[in-house]
Amino acid sequence: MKEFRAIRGTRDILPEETWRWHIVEDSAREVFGRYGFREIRTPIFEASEVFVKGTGDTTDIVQKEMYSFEDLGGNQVTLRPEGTPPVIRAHVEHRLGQGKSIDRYYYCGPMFRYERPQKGRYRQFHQIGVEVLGVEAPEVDAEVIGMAMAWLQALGVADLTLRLNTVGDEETWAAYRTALVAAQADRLDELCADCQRRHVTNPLRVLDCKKPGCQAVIADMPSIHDSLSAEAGAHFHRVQSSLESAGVPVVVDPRMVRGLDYYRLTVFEVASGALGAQDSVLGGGRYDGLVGRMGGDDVPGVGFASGVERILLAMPESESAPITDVFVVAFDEESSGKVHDIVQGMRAAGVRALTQAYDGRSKRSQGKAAHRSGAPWQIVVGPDEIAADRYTLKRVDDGYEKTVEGGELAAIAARLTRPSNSD
RNA sequence: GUGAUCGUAGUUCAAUCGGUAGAGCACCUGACUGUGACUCAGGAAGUUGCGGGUUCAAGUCCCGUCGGUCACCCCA
Repeated sequence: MKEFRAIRGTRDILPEETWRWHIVEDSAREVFGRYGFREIRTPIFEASEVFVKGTGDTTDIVQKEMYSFEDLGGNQVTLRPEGTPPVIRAHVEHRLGQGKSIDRYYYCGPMFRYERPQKGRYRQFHQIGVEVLGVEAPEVDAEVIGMAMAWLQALGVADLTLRLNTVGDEETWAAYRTALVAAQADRLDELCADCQRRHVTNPLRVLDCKKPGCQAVIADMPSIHDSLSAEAGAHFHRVQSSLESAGVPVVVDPRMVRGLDYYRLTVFEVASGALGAQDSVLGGGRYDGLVGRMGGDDVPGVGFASGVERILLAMPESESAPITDVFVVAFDEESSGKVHDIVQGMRAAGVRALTQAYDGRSKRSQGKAAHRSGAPWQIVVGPDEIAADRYTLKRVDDGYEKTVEGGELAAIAARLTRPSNSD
């Protein structure tokens, strides 16, 4: 019979690794909670239009990476490729931003993009992201960036670099585009085929090309910082000074351009040196105008998204917690009935207890399982114990033993395994 | 979508020039220990990713396909 497999670009997150996911998620809840963010959960699929309008119909994501299909009712729907448009859709749909309200959301869950898988890139991947809606002040950009860094550092993500740039506002963009197109036009023949295409579709993206030939040309291109409008320049400087006073180290990268069309003013990215070519663990920016384009009041917004798989790749190895606190071994098959009573009694008392005394498994097999479980306590139950109704809890670490009456076994086990009192 | 590379037991790998598919670890049973670890004996585990082709004979050579990995592209 043919074996089933998880389809390309998707993976099973197995029990031996889910605990690391919990660390990342719990940490996000704790850190983001300190900043007043509350969780929002949106459906994992939406009307395709949400992304066409939200993410932008010129982006690679919308043009060639979406999992879109027609459902049985004839609706065009898409598995979400990113989190921001659905959050804004929900915010607008439920009229959550009234008057001058400031709304802080975080989300957490799977995203889908049809790309060729490689290290740190999957077709179903997981993001944890935040959005702040309703604040124009550059200090909130710095606040969100600072929070991201604090979180990643708390997780121990290795070798972090925060890169910051501004893509300006509408006025900046018009001026810069003109300057850039003019400068590129002179040396178009020196650019690669992709960049010649970008020259027409999105001249800003040429700056991101890593090909040596293009790099030489890019080095001579005007910087966006020369075209910055007064407002955009002031915003960028206030973000920088705010980050500086918060003690967050920043690398300003005048060439950094993000791939999503909706970004305005601040853009940023956090990379880890522990990763491969896909080294970005988190990215985001400001998207003033997007909420208005999606049918809401024209409130400003800023946020980021992080890739959980990439964070996990860049986090230090650590030992998993034991799967149980007390492992109970049946000395012989006749004792296994009592073993099950004991295990169930301890569970009822709130103790994590486990046995493998099933199907006549040998002591050897049970003992190995006990060892593998990492249980700090073990009990061996045989005819002697059952006859005397006295059982011995043995601490694996140092061999300490405590023998108790059957009637109080569960209660004593509960006390011994509580982290606060050791005896 | 493009390129490189790799697919043999649960896993890590071996198999000469094309000539009977093997080992360590893990797993299971038994012996020895009132558990485990150590030692000894045994066991289970494979249509060599899949489909064609060449050959007396293919894990090995050829073609195709699927999948993994890495990179381009793009992004988290």
